[in-house]
Amino acid sequence: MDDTRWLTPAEQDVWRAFVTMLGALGDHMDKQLQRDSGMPYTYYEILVVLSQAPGRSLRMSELAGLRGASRSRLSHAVARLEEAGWVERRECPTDKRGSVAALTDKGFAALAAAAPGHVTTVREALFDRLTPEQVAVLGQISVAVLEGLDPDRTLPGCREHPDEP
Amino acid sequence: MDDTRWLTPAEQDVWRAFVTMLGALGDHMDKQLQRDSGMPYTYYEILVVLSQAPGRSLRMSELAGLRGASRSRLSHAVARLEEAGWVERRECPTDKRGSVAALTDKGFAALAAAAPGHVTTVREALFDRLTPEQVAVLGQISVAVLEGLDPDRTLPGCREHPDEP
DNA sequence: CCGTTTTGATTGAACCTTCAACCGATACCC
DNA sequence: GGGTATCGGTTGAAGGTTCAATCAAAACGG
Repeated sequence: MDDTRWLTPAEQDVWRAFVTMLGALGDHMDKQLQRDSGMPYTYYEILVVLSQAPGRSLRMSELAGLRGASRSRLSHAVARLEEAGWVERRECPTDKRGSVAALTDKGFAALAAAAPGHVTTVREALFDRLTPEQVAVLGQISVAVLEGLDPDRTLPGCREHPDEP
Repeated sequence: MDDTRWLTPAEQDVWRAFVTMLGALGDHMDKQLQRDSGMPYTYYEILVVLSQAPGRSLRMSELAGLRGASRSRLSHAVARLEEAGWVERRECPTDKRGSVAALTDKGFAALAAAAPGHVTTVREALFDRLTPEQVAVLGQISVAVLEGLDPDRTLPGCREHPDEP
């Protein structure tokens, strides 16, 4: 009747700590960016991805794929980023249905201004509190879990610092 | 001028994988609960906390503290849970300003119905994909990060299975 | 004891995400 | 080539979260 494989007490403790940490870390990052740079974390990530793309621009669906976001969400987000003057929509030359989102100079500047505070927050909240071994294991864990959830997802090598190549 | 301690390439990889995993896992859990039980993950957690409280009821602010949520969020959430008939608001006997949120029998039943699917999802997405060592380290990491973000937060021992004591 | 401050909680507006419906453009296929 | 299916993207509504404002009850302070 009940063939559910319940969590052991030890697993429950880990899960609870993990979920709580997830929420707290997310809130922390989001609040910092909102406070210091006036953008939510998800929008920051969109700007990061764009800044690293060739021509600092990407098709909407590619951007959605890289960010793991729905088309709808991206459409709303880009609309808002466009209002802010950080992103521009252009026609796609090869497919008349398509849109291309391009980072503006203003957007790049906003990203460059936001990056130091963001990276500092990441470092203080996460890396400064972990041993190198823990960091390594965290990487393995993340990849393993991601593999299970979304096998097709590529994890592009990424420069957090937008001034780097 | 630039005294930001940027992330090393290895750290960037870990961070990117971690953040991506975070988002994917959150979406996955949320979708499963929404689909199978018609509630978002945050509401499920509220029901869990309530179900474990003495009398299956808690002051709003205690509930907010245990869940790491703002009072405002909790107020809105409980309003909606009340509409669903899963939670009831009562007056606080010792403080006329206060409210007490109490899990109804219907709410408890909804939680009991939702738990197996939720736990199965957690197990398949997380624990089944990790070695026992990785699970142990994940617990350490979570506690360490949480310690830095929110030192006062208590992590109550928790039974995922609402039928257990 | 009365005025002030703080606390517990709610409310409404603004914002973000999701969901479903939709539309034009492209690809398929016979 | 023309009908149909699919794709890329947008839109509007509904739901959830945040922020600031609000209010009553309680605690404080002279």
